[in-house]
Amino acid sequence: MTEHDRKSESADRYSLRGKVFHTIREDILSGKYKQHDELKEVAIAEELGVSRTPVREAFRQLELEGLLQMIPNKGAYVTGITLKDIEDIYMIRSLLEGLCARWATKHITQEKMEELEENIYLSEFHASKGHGEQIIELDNRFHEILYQASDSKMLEHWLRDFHQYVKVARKQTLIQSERGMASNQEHRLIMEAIRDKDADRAEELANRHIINAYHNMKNKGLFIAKEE
Amino acid sequence: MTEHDRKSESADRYSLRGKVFHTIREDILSGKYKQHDELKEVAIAEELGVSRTPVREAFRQLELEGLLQMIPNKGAYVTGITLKDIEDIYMIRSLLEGLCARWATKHITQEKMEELEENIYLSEFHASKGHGEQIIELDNRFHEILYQASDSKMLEHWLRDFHQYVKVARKQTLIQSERGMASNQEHRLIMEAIRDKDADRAEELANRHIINAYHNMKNKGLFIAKEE
DNA sequence: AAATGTACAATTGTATACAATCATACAAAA
DNA sequence: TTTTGTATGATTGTATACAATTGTACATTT
Repeated sequence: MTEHDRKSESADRYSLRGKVFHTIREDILSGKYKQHDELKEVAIAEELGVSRTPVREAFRQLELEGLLQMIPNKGAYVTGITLKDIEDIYMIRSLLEGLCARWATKHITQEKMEELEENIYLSEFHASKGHGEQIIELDNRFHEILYQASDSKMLEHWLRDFHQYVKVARKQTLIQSERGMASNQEHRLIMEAIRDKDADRAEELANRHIINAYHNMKNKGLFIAKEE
Repeated sequence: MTEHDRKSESADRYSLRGKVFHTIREDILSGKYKQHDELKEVAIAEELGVSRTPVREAFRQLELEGLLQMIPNKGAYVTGITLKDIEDIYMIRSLLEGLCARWATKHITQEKMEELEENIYLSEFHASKGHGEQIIELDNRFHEILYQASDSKMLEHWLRDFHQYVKVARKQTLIQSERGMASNQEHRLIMEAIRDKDADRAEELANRHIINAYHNMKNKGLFIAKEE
């Protein structure tokens, strides 16, 4: 994990509440907890070896993210995410990653531009060698650089949010080396458009990049959480 | 507040935590608490006459929304939102409200379509009479109907989020009757495009609708929170 | 005077105790 | 048999006590 990621996650992987929050979120997104499951504070607390307090705080965050629905004095129920939800997020992300690329074209710094070029160079190397973990890490990083380069706190914030939602899906698609290669090539084109200061092209390419990732996922029949 | 709004906000305006959460959020968005202000749990708790527990839970939610930055064992600092943040949100919303209108065109039910027409009818009436409060309420409702009609839980969720951020700004722009009138006319065109099943036009119009609202705000020199 | 160490105060982090609310089961009455 | 009332248990809501951490002021040492 990069230095920035740690900060952006409010350093909260290192508190009990943070651990609880991330654990439960992972469990929901990966399908361990399914739609309509009831999560009880004491059960989770005992399972993770903590008291109810950090669990409650984590619940509140998950509720705000829409992953949990809390009924007062009754219980917490998993909202889960369906295949359609993931599809919708890809569409939303497509538009916003496009906007991000457009803004990045205007605001990117020399430093970030160089990091972007280096990222693509490395990605192509690891893709050719079939290094799965590195490919995923570099892919995440590529988008992270663009988020920062957009120079928009808001866009950055929300794109990271969307990213989280599809992380599980992305992991499984990128690991397939054909998609990894194609993805790299698309990254290169986006980078070149930004380098050439062609905002329209950058937006269009980033747009298509996400749509392609979506189609790839869909074609592979990948699915994350059971439809209810 | 409509029945749906109550549910969508997890009925939490009615718990202490909910009250604390909404109170602090309002105070940040309206500028009472400014960038870099430090919020102390006990101070807020005493001020609102509650214990630290609900305050802490509210803090966690505000942190997730990006309105508060928490430094472990140290304190909670207001992130606030700047004029640029609001501008960025308008751009983001423009794209997503467009997408929403597109999807609504495909998925809207007879019932929601009728509600939309009625909304516009009422809006024009109240605009002609200069009824400020009703205009705002109906405007909120117009967008809320579209969110629901999009048939996308995800898009609905996030558009509501964005909406919250610019609510303060919107309130001040809509209250000006010229903008209220123009806004109504734009609503009517969007509604007609949806009724005609013309998704492209609906998207384009919704897009422009938000951009127009943004320009109106900008021209009036409206500003919400001091730039840091 | 500058650097360092230490004690203390302030603040958040966590655990736990108690109150309020809700659902359920079961009994009593119609 | 159905309905209604009540007691009970389970669960969340809130308050508070205590632990851990951090920052600061001040004394001590060099």
